[in-house]
This record gives sequence, C-alpha cells and structure tokens, in this order.
Amino acid sequence: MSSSRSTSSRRHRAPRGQGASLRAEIIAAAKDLLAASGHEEAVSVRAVAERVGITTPSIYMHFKDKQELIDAVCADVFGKLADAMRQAADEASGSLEKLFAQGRAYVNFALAQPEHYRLATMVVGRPGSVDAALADDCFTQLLATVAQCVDAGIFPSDPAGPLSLGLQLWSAVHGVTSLLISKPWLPWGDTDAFIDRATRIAVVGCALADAPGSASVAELAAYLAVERSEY
Amino acid sequence: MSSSRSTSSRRHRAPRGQGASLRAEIIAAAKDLLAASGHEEAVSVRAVAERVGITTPSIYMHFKDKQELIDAVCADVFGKLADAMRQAADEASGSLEKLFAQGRAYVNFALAQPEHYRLATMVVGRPGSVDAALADDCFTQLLATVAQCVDAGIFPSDPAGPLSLGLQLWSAVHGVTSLLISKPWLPWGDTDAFIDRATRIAVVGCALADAPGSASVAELAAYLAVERSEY
DNA sequence: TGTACATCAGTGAACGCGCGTTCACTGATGTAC
DNA sequence: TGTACATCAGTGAACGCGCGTTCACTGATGTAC
Repeated sequence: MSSSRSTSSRRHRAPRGQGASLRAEIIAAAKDLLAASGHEEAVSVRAVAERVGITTPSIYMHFKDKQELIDAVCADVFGKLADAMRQAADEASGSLEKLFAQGRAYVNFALAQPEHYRLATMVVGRPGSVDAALADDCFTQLLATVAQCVDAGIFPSDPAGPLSLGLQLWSAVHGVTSLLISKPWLPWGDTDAFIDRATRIAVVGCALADAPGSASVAELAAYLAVERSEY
Repeated sequence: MSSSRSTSSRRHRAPRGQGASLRAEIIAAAKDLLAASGHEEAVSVRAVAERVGITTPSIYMHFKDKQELIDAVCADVFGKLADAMRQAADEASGSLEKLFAQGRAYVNFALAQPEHYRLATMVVGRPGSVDAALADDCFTQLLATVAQCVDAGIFPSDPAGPLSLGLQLWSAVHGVTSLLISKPWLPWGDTDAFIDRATRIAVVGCALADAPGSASVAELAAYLAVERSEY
C-alpha cells in the first residue's frame, strides 16, 4: 500500500511499456493520502504527485483529469473489497456461515480504511462507471450466497430472485458500517458484538418478515408480542 | 427555505438587535446552495454571501469562520429532522405505529433533501458539537418509542435499556436511506415499498433475534428453516 | 559492434481561478442632550 | 422638537494560497542501419 518516496532525486524513467506500474503507484499514493489525512480534500493532484515522487503534470500521462484518478481509486477499493469478500466466502462452509463471513469481511474492510469506504460508497457514483461495475461484483457475490440461503430454506424464495433480499442485507450492513464510521462517539458498546448483532437482526428479519397473519402494523405488533412471550 | 435576492441594490441594514434574522438567512442560503447544486463544494463563503445578497465579509459578523457556518447548517438540519420525527410520532397511535411513523418521517426527510442529509450524517462530526446534540435529540425520540415497544412486549427488554435496540434500528434505517441516496441506479424497485420492507425487517429482526436454540450460526440456520417451513 | 535517430515518460514553469480571511472604512440607526 | 454624536451592521478592496490544468521542453530508452 505505502508508496512514499523520501529521496528527492529524479525518478528513474519507466521502460517503454511500463506505464501501468506508475499508474498503480499513483492510485496507491492517493489511497495513502486518504488514509493518512482522513478527508478527501487532502487528495489533490499536486499532493499525490509529491507523494509518488513525480511532478504534477506526470499524473496527466496516466489519467485524463482528476476525476478519472478518483474513479480509479474507487474502482481499486471496490476491487479489494470484492477480493476480501471472495476470500471470506471461500473459507466458510454452509450458506448462512458464508453470508455472515461475507458480512464480517465487508465491515472489517470498511472499518480498517474508513476513508476508502466513504469515498467508494458515500459519494454519488454514476451508473456506467468502473467503480459501479466493481460494486456490482461485490453485490453479485452477495447475491450468490443469498441464493444458497434461499435454497437451504433459510430465506423465502422471492419470485424476483434474491435481488431484493440482497439489497436489504447490503443496506443493513452498510447502515452499521457508515454510522460506526461517521458517529463513533455514539454508545455502541463492543463494536464487534454490535456488528454481529446487526447482521443477525438483518438475517432474522429477512427470514421471518412475512410471517403469516402480520400484514398490518397492528397485526405485526400482536404477532411479535405473542411470539416473544413463548421464549 | 428559499432566500435568493435578485435585486443588486444595497441591502437594508438590520436594526440594532436584529442580527439573528440575517444569520438565519445565511443558513437558509447555504442549505439552498446545497440542495440546488447537489454537492458540498458549491457551498463557499462567497457563494452563500452572494445568494443572501450581502458581501462576503458580512458572513463573518455572524459566524467565526466557515466551519461554524457549516456546523450551524448541520444543527439546523437535525433540528428540522427532529421536528419531522416529533410530528410523525404525535400523529400515530400505538407504539409500533409510532416507530414506523418515525422511520418513515426520517427517510422521507432525508430523500427530500439528500444533500442536507449527507452533510449531517455522512461527515465525521465531533462529539461536543451542536449538531451532535441535535442528533441526540432525534435519537432520544427514537429511544422513547422503542421503550414503549419494549413495554408492549414487542421488543425484548435489554438490561442496558432501549439504547442498543435504538442504535440497531437507526443503523438499519440509515443504511437504506444513504444507499438509496448514493447508489440510486441499483434495482430498488418501488422505493417506498423497499423502505417499508427494510423497516419491517429491522423490527422483526430486533424482536426475534434471540430466539431460543439459535445461538450458533448452524442452529440459527436450522431454526429459521424450520420456522419458515411452518408458514 | 557502433552510431544516428525517433520515441515518449517525465519535467519545469506558468496560466487563471476561486477560495477563506483581514482590514480600514462608511453611513444608517438609535441615543443623549 | 432639533441637533450632535456614538454605535456597529455591512462594505470594498486586497492578501496569500493551493488548486487543476497547459505547454514547450528534455533526455533516457530503444531501434534501424
């Protein structure tokens, strides 16, 4: 990740076809700045160039403009997040275990680098952008696990497929994550415990939200009170 | 809300004790800019002053610096949100009805002015600030309703009080809200229906998360599958 | 193998701009006599 | 009631700064002969 360059000596010029490595260094430097400063305004083209050890105009050999650089950073973040989720799912066995593992990987990733997460999720992206495609990659993984849970009878099988359930779960996990990041002073108690509970709540809610005889709010209130009294 | 001033004639000077009204106009103008532009960078001290119809340095008669202005805007937003939640709760009867009404008011408020909501919730605030106090006001209202639901037997009575439940519900509702705002291109389907469902999922999850015999993930999976097979 | 040359990754200097903030000021408002 | 004066809300001009971006350039890398 780190790519600072303390020497002020002139940078070795990259061989002919090797522009991509400097491009990667630039993205890494932007992520470093984000992580070190904690706010997006610290990421200026000049600051990024200085961190990499090149001059400012060199950035423009690899990115059309600043926005393209920011987009590339978002894409990189979503790519890494997708990797983390993939690994977590691979290491777990059982559909619900996979789901929890992916959720935990997601939150851990976000809390480890809050500014990266904020940049990737809390800024309005454009539908066709690369980062949107990579967000889709994360989401597609989630959907696969949700589909397994549906097959296992844990979640209801929606005619629309696992899509709506997936969005509900993503919303829930994103909610905890982003509130933990932006309002850390709230009385969360033990963070890990809170996250685990949030995930469990979302899962139980998705599974049991259409309990029969609980269509209206009044019916739901009665249903829940009865159900709970049996515990 | 709107406070634009098309005349370029010199502004009437406020009478001696009336500085507060211009202060309010400045805050309203900042909110206008935020709503009209859709991004925070559009809110510069100069742009705000121009919108109000005063010169730039006049801002500094009412706010120490730009940050104090932004903080005041956040506080205003949370104040209005608290008002909306209070009204929603007052108009509903029944504890769970109140809870849903507050949730709906919260999301509607946020979606009506996404940039106001983003500024207030997606930026890391400082614990002691005024906007934190007003966020507490919103949260306190939620806690009161949650306590009523606990009394009605809908939610379990946590020894730690309704605090943890309240945070869980807030996280859930914030999750839908902020994801709807920042990723509008996702296949949400009917937005209102999605929001209602998200709220229901959170409520059902909070109510039934500690079902007996579902401590481990494997047990939970089995429990949910059995429970759902009875529908 | 040695030399002339084309390529193009990276440079150095500069551009115009909008920003937050400051300062000495102006002149209408309100008060004292 | 009329006038001199203090107050202070708002002004106009300017400050220094960092920003994104551009341009003509340099000089090491790689190729052709």
